[in-house]
Amino acid sequence: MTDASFENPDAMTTAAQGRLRSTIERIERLDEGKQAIMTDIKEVYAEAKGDGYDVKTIRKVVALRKIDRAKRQEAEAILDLYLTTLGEV
Amino acid sequence: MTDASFENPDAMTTAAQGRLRSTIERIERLDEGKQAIMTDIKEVYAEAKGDGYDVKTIRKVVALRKIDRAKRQEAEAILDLYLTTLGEV
Amino acid sequence: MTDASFENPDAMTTAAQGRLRSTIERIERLDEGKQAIMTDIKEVYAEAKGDGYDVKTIRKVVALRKIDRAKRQEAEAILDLYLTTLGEV
Amino acid sequence: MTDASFENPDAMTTAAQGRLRSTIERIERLDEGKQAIMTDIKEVYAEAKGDGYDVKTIRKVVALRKIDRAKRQEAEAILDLYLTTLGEV
DNA sequence: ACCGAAGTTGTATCAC
DNA sequence: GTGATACAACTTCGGT
Repeated sequence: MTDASFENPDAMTTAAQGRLRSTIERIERLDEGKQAIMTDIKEVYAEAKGDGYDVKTIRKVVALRKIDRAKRQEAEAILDLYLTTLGEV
Repeated sequence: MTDASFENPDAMTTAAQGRLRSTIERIERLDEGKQAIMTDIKEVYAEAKGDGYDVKTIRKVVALRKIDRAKRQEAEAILDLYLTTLGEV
Repeated sequence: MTDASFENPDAMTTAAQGRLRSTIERIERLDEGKQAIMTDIKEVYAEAKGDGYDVKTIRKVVALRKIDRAKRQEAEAILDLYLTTLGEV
Repeated sequence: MTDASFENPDAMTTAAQGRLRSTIERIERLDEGKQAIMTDIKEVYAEAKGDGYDVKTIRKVVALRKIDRAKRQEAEAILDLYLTTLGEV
């Protein structure tokens, strides 16, 4: 049976169990890396605060710049759509 | 003036501006890394789904294991505290 | 007892029960309105599709314009922050 | 050409452009209304919280009642179908 | 320590 | 039915 979702744990082959375990561990390892980065970011903010910068403002600036990037990506996506549509004519 | 948060941006010294800019860029670089990992995690889930595993369940398992880890760390921290208090370390 | 969260339903005063019921009904009425609007939006898209417009593209355009509005709001929020900060000097 | 989706935007007739614009604006107006209602709902929850009710529980209640309504509608629809099929309506 | 806001994650909806 | 998108719920974080 290749469709693991229909297996109950008892019936799961050793191979399927192993794949499941390795999948979960991969996720956990990735998450660990994510947590580490989040800690780093926090530290940068804490440091900035220590230097007298206003954290709230820096967060706003970062958010604004992120919106800019998002907008640029959206704009590109629309352009792609247009080009695709025109290519279909 | 050492407290940068009270400075008018126009009046900010070139040095302070440079530090602010570099702080923001450090945050953005870190965030990029974070986003990349988040993408990776999504891909692992997508792959697991493709293999027929039930994604919702895997998410639950990962969350539960995370709580367990937190509990274990908490317990260890308390143990350390006790040992330290008792001068046993 | 004014703190309703500590009451169990049996112990809840008639008044508290009444307020809870009216709160839930207010939410449900509001939600009804929301569902109606969502239906309307869907219909507009369906109509546009019937007129030969590419729905996906329209969705993208709407999303892009929404980002613009969000950006403007963020920019205003930052400006407010600056003004507040400067006002504190 | 009646199929507006295949037109190059530059080549789109003024009429088609106008219809597109008005469609987008209708969607945006509707969405504004939706956002307003969503804000209202949030406020009701905030108020309930202020009154000491457990928000999470209220959300559950609302969700359950919504499912019930959906079920009732479903049941009614099936009943209608049967009646229609049997020529009883 | 709590509160409000922000960000993240999980679920449901929708178009294809 | 599947993938993308949007919505809702929950967690986190800075401020009070």
